[in-house]
Amino acid sequence: MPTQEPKQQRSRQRRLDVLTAATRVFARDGIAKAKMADIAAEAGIAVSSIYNYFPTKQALAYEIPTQRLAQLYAAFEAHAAALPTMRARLALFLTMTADHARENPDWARLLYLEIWPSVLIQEAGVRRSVDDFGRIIVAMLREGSRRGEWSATLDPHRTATILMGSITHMLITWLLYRRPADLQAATGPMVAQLMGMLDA
Amino acid sequence: MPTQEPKQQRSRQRRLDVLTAATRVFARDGIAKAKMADIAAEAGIAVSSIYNYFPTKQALAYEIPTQRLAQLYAAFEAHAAALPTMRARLALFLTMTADHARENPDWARLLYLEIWPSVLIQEAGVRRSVDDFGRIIVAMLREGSRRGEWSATLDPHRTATILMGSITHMLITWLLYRRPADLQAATGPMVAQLMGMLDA
DNA sequence: ACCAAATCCGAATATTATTCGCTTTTTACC
DNA sequence: GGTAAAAAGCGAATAATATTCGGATTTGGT
Repeated sequence: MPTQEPKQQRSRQRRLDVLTAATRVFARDGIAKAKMADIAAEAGIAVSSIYNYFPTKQALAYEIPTQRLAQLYAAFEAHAAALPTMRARLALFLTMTADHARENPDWARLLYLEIWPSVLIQEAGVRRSVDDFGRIIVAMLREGSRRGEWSATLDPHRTATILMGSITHMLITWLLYRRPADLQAATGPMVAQLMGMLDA
Repeated sequence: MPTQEPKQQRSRQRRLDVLTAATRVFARDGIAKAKMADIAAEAGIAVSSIYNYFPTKQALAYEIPTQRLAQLYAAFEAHAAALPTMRARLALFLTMTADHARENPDWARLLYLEIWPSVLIQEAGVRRSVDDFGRIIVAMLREGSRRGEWSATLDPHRTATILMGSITHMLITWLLYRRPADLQAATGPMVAQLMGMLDA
């Protein structure tokens, strides 16, 4: 049960304060080194008060990616409906993913550098929303095959691995080393090259 | 200075014992949750003795990937020399990378799930050997362009991102979920599809 | 204005990485 | 083969920090 119903008005805001503060601190120091004291100071509350909202440091860390990922998926669905081809939708999804990371770098550091590829992702909530990423791509690849936009022999899982791996690897190197320097400019050609692969 | 010269005969073996034990424990519990006490027990020595060989838990964790990665690179160089085309060498490198992970799953969990994509990779030693991975691929892509094995307009960094990202993402899902169930069987088609991309 | 529940906090508690002081083993040299 | 210096070993402190606890304060509904 990731999100209990908030009991009081104040609680809702405090919970968000803690999440915002935690995102900054985790992104800066990494989950392991981050101190609850720093998060509490940044949120302007006592350390022990954090435990009114989150049972452990890890649970706090793991709740951060989920919400914004859901936002990304929802925003994508809204835009995708207008696009006629699966190819265009797929390209949009990859582009929006990169843009979303660029616009929320703290959140992205936490998701792509700490949580996504982690032994501890087994934790139910995060894993589900991360797995959705793969499911969305596989579904689009299948539908594109059905419609004849690309070869029906294309393996959807393997292709999804390539698409997801390429985008996340690009994001990881950008987050760690700022290469490419202009992520927005690099995303277009990257997506184009990946889409080109579908024609083989 | 990652590796001091070993002072005594006994020391050399103990150091390896600790590394072996640590690899198992880190792979099982993750670096953050792993206890030095467990590592010491598994290595059959006292906790405080570990500190004769490694200054901190993190330093211990970071020394594990480096050595085997160097082995992989060396083995690749030895085999690659016999191959005439860059295309064949590139395919070999990707295949050997996957095989290496399959044969050393504990080591691979540590490298691909904990260290590679991590805020903490800034630590000099690991980062260098991980960066070598990219350098090797980029160099092969450039040489292949020069020889006319594929288009000279192919961007080597972008293409390297796709190749590395795809392979590591395949390995990550295999390590976490055992998908694909038969990694060895899946590697061939994956490499083939990636190589096909070079012809576009 | 008042009550019950929710929220808040400072002070314990618990867990672990790391350090310290001392003992035992190894190595180098005669 | 005996011995002293160096290296390696250990158990018991120390220190840092996540988490729990008990009681004070605030909130929302009436």
